[in-house]
Amino acid sequence: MQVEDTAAAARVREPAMTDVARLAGVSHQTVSRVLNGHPNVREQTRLRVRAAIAELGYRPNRAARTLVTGRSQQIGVVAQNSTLYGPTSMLAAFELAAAAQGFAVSVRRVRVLDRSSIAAAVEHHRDQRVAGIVVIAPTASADEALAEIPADVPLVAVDGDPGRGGALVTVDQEEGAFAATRHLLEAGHQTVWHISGPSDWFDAAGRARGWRRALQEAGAEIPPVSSADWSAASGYRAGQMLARMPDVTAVFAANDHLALGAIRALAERGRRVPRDVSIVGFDDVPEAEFFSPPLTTMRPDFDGVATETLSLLLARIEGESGPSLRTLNPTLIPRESVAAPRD
Amino acid sequence: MQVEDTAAAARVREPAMTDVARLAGVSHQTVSRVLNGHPNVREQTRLRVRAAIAELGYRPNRAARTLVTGRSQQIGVVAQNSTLYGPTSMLAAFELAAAAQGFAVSVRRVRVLDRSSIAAAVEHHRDQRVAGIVVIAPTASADEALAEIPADVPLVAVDGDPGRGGALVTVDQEEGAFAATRHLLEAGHQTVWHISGPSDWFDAAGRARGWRRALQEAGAEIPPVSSADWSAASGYRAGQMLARMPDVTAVFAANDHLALGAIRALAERGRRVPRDVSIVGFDDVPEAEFFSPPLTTMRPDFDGVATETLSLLLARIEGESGPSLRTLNPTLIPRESVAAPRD
DNA sequence: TGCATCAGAGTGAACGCTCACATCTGCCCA
DNA sequence: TGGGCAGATGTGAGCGTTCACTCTGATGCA
Repeated sequence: MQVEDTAAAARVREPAMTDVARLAGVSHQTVSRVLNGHPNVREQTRLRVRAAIAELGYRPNRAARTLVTGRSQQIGVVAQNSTLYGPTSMLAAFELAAAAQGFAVSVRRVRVLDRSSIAAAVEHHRDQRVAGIVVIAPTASADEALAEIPADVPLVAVDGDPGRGGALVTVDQEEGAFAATRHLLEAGHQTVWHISGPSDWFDAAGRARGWRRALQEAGAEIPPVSSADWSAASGYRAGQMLARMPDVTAVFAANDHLALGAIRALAERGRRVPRDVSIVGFDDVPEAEFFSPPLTTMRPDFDGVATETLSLLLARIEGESGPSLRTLNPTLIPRESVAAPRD
Repeated sequence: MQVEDTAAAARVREPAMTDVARLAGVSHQTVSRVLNGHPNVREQTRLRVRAAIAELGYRPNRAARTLVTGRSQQIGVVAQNSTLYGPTSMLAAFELAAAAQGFAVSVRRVRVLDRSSIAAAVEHHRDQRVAGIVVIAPTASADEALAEIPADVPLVAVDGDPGRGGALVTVDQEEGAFAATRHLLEAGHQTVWHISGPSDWFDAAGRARGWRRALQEAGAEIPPVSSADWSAASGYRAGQMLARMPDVTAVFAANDHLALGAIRALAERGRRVPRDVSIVGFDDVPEAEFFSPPLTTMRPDFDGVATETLSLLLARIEGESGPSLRTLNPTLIPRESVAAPRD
């Protein structure tokens, strides 16, 4: 009891740098030097300080550090409140990469990617004096918000408008879609239908562009696009339309979940994949391999996006500026959902 | 050019509270009072201060606030580096709920949920002087790490060991599994097989327990458990085994992706769902409705978990302590993957 | 021998806020 | 008329760092 009281009394204030200094018989500045790996400290002194730190269980106060330096070791991320596979994977990879570089990641989710929500989230991060900001900004409205942010804030956009200035990292949607469509054409299909993602997403727009270009280059007919959101449910609805048209033999879906919904709708009308209709998705969700049939799809390199984003952000924190675009090519993962057309 | 130079020079130092005070003709303390909604400020003064804040584009420095109060308005989250649907959904919901209460969320991902990784992540958050910590701790090893954290740190575990003391919010895995298994028994099946999640996860253990209890209460035979991780791939492997056993007519999979893999394996051996084998999953991933066939599953209330977690954490930040357990029941979502057995 | 140089260490002032307390009004009621 | 009281505001210290200096003694070299 007695002991506990003493301990409690001693813990009223957490040990600070001066406490460590006193115990080690040095000045607070020397403790600071040890902590920050400054070279001009004698080995013996360094050890004494470390021992004092350990003995007191001292932990540096980051708030004080942030106050005086004006920069925290935090990166702010703005993302949409969704469980979509792409953004989620990217976010997880980014958090891991940032932690490895000693940065904490503070995430701010927004319900909708409109101008004011994004702006508010960015403002919040700036209030926190984050070292840099990453915005996962796949829509035009999000991009608008970015345009208004002062250029002196280190900021990297992910999945934004490749045409915009500033720093951007993105999967090469167009190339991926081009490859997917080519893959279907090369299997012998006359043309390829497309189930698109929401039209205000750059990802969706890029994929539609790549699809169209592949058809044009092959001189194939360009069928009308089925527009959808990213969900399996909307893929299902698109699939119901496609299933009614006997001349549809190949479909490129803008993501795997759309493809799943479409496969389901086709199956319900007795059109089997790949015997009657071939289909290619995008994302390579871990389950795609176990769809019925296993889905041919494009695999983006989310780890690569995360790594590039971080390195670009760190460069901007160091003061680099100007436009800077990095794109990563997805890989085709061939499975069983593509076959030659019957005729 | 001249103008820009002046602007740049003025922006060398961001405006602080004293600048606002000077412009408004009040003391810095009055500005502080306005900012914190203190009642004893004349309306006229309040307006003058607000005007000055707007004019200068002043933003409060959170680091300074944290330094003096010793607490930041941040909540630290420790989570595993995965894109598993459950934890991801929960995390997204939590971030939104926390933002609504004015808390920022800092996420620290760990590669593996072992004792030292969790401990390091928690330490990191404590360095940042977070107001509270949430650990998504679905395994026994994570739980061990929690036991070592000083009790004065406001901390809530999610998906941890319901038997442990401390604050915990979790889906009632056992009840959910019980309901899923009952559902299959009531359809007329003699017994129900189980594809389990990884055995060191509490979620998996709880689901296995509920399954077993349902069989026991019904006096049904208890078949051996197929153990798996959470992936569709391992569900597929388990399904390959089950497909070889003609007396298997009903399966409860510990999550939807396991179910997907199992369905695939069964289909490859010509056993159709639900005609030959009925199957129930867990999680209700958005795609489950579009599996072939649409999957009957248990839907946990992730929003509810997030809300409960936040409210429990806020209470602990306010000083409450002692054990506190909140469980939420999942809901059965009947679809087409369950039918009566043929015989 | 004298002086520049440098490693190693210390000193004190910021950083921008909140807290505890002090001060100044004006008003009510004895 | 004056004492008390509450509302409105101001004052100064302190939170725990880092930064820009200063100081000290040893070393090198002309």
